[in-house]
Amino acid sequence: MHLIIAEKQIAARRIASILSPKKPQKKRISGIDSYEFGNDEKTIVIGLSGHIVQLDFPPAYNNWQKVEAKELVDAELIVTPTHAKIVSALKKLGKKATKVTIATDYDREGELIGVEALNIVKGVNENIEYERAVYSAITPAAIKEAFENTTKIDFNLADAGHSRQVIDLVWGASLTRFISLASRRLGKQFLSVGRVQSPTLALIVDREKEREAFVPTPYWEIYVDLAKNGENFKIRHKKTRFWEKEEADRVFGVIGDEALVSSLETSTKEDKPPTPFNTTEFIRAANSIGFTPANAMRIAESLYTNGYISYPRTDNTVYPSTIDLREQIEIFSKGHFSEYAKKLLAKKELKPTKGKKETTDHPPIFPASVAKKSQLKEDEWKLYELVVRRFFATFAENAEWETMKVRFDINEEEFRANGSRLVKSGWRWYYPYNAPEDRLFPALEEGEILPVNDKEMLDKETNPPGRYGQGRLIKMMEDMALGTKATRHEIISKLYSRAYVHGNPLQPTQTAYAVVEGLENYAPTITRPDMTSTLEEDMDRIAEGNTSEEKVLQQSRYMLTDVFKELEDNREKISESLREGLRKDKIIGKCPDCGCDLIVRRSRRGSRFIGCEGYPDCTFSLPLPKSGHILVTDKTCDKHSLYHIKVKGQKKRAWDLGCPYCNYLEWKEEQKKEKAATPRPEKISDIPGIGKVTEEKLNSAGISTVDELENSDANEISKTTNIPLGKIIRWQEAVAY
DNA sequence: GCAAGGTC
Repeated sequence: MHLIIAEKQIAARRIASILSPKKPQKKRISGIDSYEFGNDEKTIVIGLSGHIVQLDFPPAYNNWQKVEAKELVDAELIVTPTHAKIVSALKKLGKKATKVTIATDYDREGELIGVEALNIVKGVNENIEYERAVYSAITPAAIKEAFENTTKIDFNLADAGHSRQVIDLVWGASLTRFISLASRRLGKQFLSVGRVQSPTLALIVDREKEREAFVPTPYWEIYVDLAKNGENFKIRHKKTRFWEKEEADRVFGVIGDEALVSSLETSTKEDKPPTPFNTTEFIRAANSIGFTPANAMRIAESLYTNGYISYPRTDNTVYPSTIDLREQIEIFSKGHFSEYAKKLLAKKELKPTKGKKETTDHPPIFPASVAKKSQLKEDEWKLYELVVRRFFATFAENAEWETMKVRFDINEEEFRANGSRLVKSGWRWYYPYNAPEDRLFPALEEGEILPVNDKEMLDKETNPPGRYGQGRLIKMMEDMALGTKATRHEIISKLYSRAYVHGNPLQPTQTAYAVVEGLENYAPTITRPDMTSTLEEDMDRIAEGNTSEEKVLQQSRYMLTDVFKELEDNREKISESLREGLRKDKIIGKCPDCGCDLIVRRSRRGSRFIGCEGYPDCTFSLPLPKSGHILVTDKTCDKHSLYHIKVKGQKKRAWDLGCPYCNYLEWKEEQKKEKAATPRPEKISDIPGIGKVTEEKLNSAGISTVDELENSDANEISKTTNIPLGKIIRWQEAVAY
C-alpha cells in the first residue's frame, strides 16, 4: 500500500480526488478520514492537522516552584503527541504501507511536519521507502506534476525548523518562568516572554514612551473663504503651518477683500491597482472596514473550509502560473458579481498585478468558488466580497485622477487650493474601499478676481505619535519579520490575554513597562527583532548544509546561560521593578475619604474589592465583579477622578465598567428602586432563598415572623441554625424598609 | 500553568 501524507484534511481530500481516476473511497481510521483508491496497488491519502506532536520538557520539570527557571536551559526535551487520533491512524496505516509520500506544504515548517509524521511511521515500519511531493497550489496540473516528479525529503530544512522549535521553547519557557517567579505571578496570571511576543510588546511600550515624552508645539493655520456662483470653497495659506504667532498675525492682518487667481495648473495622476492579497494585506484591508485581525482570520478560516476562498495563510503576492486565472474569473459570469466579471473577461489580455513577495507554499488569497449572499452570514459576506473585489481589481486598469493646483494672491501673500476628481475609475470600480473623495471647487480662470468672504486663523498644537492599531502592528511585525502570517494575530491576542495591553489602538499597562524594562536591561536579546533575524540566518545555514543544528543550538544555549547569569545577579532589582509595575496597574485613584491610593485588593476569602492603602485607619471600599481580569484604563471619571475600569474574562473581550464609584452608586440606586417596587414580604417563607427546611430551622431558633428576622442578631441566628452568616444578612437587608 | 508554529 502506498501512503500519502498531506498537511491538512482538505489537502488530503483534494489530492486524492485529483490522483484517483474514480471517486476515492472515504474510510475512517481511528476516527480520522482517509481516502483510498486503486485496485491492485492501493493508495491511501491522509491529512494531518499541522504539527501533530509537540516539543516539551519531561514532567519532572513541570513544577514552577521546585524547578529553577535556568534548569530548563539544558534540560532534555521530549516529543509528545498533540493529536492522538491522527498519530494512531498514522501508525495503523504505516504498518501496512510499503511506501510513504510526504505531501505537506512546501515550506520549512511543512518539511518539519512531514518529518514528524515520517518518524511516527518509521517507528512502526523501520525500513519503509519514502519520498517527497512538492507543489505550490492544489490544482490537477500541479498535483499530477508533483507526484510524477517526486523528490527527496530535505532533512536539513526540517532540522532548521526543529532548531527553531527548540530555541523558542527553551528561551520562552525559561524566561517566562523566571519573570513569573520574580514577580510572584503564578497560576493563571503568569507573565510571559517569547522571541516574537516580547519584541512586539517592546514596540508598543516604546511608542507609549515616545508619547509620554512628547512636548506639543503650538502652531497656526490660516484659511480664507471664497465663493463663485454661489459655491463656497476654502483656500489655505502656502505656509501650511505657522510656527510663530507674530508671523501668522501679520499675514492674517494683510488679508484684504479680494483674491486674484494667479496661476492654475491641471494635470492627470495615475493610480495603480493593488497587488494580490497576502494574509497581512488581507488583515489590513479587513481592519480598515472594521474587523479585528483575530476576527478577520476566524471568518477567513470558515470561508476557506467551506471552499469559498483559497487558503488564507500565505505570504505570496504573485499568482502562480499553475492557476488558470481566466477560468477563475469566468465562474463569476453568473451571480452577484457578474457585471464585474464580464467586464474583465471582455479584456484581450488578463494581466494581474504582482507584489514583491513570491513564495512556494500557497497562492495569494483569491475567491475559490461563487457564493450567494444568502449562503453566508453578514460578516462572512463582507469579507468574501472583499476578497472577490480585490481579486478582480488586480486585473483592472489604472484609475485616473484629474488634479488641479490653484494659486491665489491676496496682497502678495500666496494661498493655495488643490482639487482632484476621479475621471477614470479603473480598478476603483471593482474595489471601492477607502477611496479618497473628490475634492472639487468651481471652475476658475487665471487672472480672475474673487471677493474674500471670510478669513480664519486656527490655533493648533502638534500631536504625539498615535498608538498602534492592530492592523498597523501586524504590518510592522511583517516588515520586521516577527512571527508568521498564521501567528501574528495570535501573538497580539496573547498580549491582551496576559493583560500587557488593552484597548484598540493598543495601550500598554505598567506591568508591560516593567517586563520590557527588566528584559531590556538584563536579557536584551529576547526583546529585539534581531533574535528572529539571526535565527533566520542560522536556519538558512542549517538548511543549506553549511552548519549543523547541533552547533546552532549549542551556541544558543551558551547565550541563554549568560543571560541567566545577568538575571540571577539582578534578581532583586528585577523583582522589585516588576512588583512595582504590577502595583501601579492596580491603582484606581485617590481615596475620597483620606487621599491615599485606592488599589485592587483581595480579601482573605479570595474575593476582590477596591480598598484604601490607608487601611485600617481608612475603611473606604468599593465592590468589584467576582471574575475576570481588572484593567485600569487611562480615562478618569469627572466626578470622582478615579480611573475607569475594564473587566476582561478568560476568553471574552473586555467590557467597560466605567468609574467603579459611579458604578457602585448606580448599583445601589437600582437596589433601592427594586426594593421600592416589590412589597415587603409578609411571611418569612416569602423571602427568596427561604424554603420549607430553612423556615423550620429559623422557627426552631425562635424566628417565625419577618419582624423577628429583621430585629434579631444575625450572628446568633447563624450559630444556632448553622445557616451561613452572609445569607442571613442578605435576608435581613431584603426585609429592611 | 510555560514559546511559536502548524491547523480547526
